[in-house]
Amino acid sequence: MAATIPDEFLDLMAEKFRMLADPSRLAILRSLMAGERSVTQVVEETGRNQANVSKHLKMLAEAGLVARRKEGLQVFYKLDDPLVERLCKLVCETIVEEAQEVMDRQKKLLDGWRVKKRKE
Amino acid sequence: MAATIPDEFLDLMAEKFRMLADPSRLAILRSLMAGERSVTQVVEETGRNQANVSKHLKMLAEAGLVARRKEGLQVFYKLDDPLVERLCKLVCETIVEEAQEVMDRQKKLLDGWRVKKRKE
DNA sequence: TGACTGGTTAACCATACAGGAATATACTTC
DNA sequence: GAAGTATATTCCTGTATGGTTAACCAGTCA
Repeated sequence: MAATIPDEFLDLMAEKFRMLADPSRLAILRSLMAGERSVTQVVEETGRNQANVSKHLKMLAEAGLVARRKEGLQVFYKLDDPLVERLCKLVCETIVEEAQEVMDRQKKLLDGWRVKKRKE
Repeated sequence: MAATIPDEFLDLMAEKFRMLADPSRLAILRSLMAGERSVTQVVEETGRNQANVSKHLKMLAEAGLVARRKEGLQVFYKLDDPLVERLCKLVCETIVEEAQEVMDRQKKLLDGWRVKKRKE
């Protein structure tokens, strides 16, 4: 049995999760999963506008999920929290499983309907 | 290399994370990690007020993270998503590690200061 | 039926925050 | 230093949501 989570952790945990609770930020993180990227590159890969990406990157940096490096005019960001990929992977897998279950259920329904139809 | 996350997943993933992005909900889930609980029990264990707990439980149920069972006057909830515990555990561990690092750093600073002090 | 208990919902307020547009900053180059 | 490029910030608006209180069910029991 896992030791119970201490009260003081709840806020910290919530904040980590909050960072991942937005599709745009997830898109940004996905882009960074492939490696270090300049802001412009992230903008291109995510299709979000620049101000937006910049703001989200700032949040992520402040939360310690990404690291910032400036080089001339450009600013490069990269993942800086091993947790991110693991969390995303886990959730991603679950979504696939859930989708699979839904499809299985639908398939069964459909098959049942076909059988019934044939009997008529 | 993990297959890249499809666009259609981002919203679903964000929603999962959003459910975990609130300290009250985490407290509720923590309470349910010990087993099935009535609303009143959850209220007692979390210290949140009843209306509040009820609303959060509803959200969690709609998101499929908990299951609801009614028995007479009482309503019992229990975890219904194997993901929850794993995600919480992961995040929890990271927080511990981060706290450890901070403490190590502080200890080093303090030791350095002590040495300096002694030399004076 | 009426009182009581456990849960839910509604109405409200305050806050956070995502997105867009415009502006500002930082650095490079000419 | 003027112009240009890559980022950051500010201002604004709409929306979501957390918390609280009070009202509202739904069962139980007398």
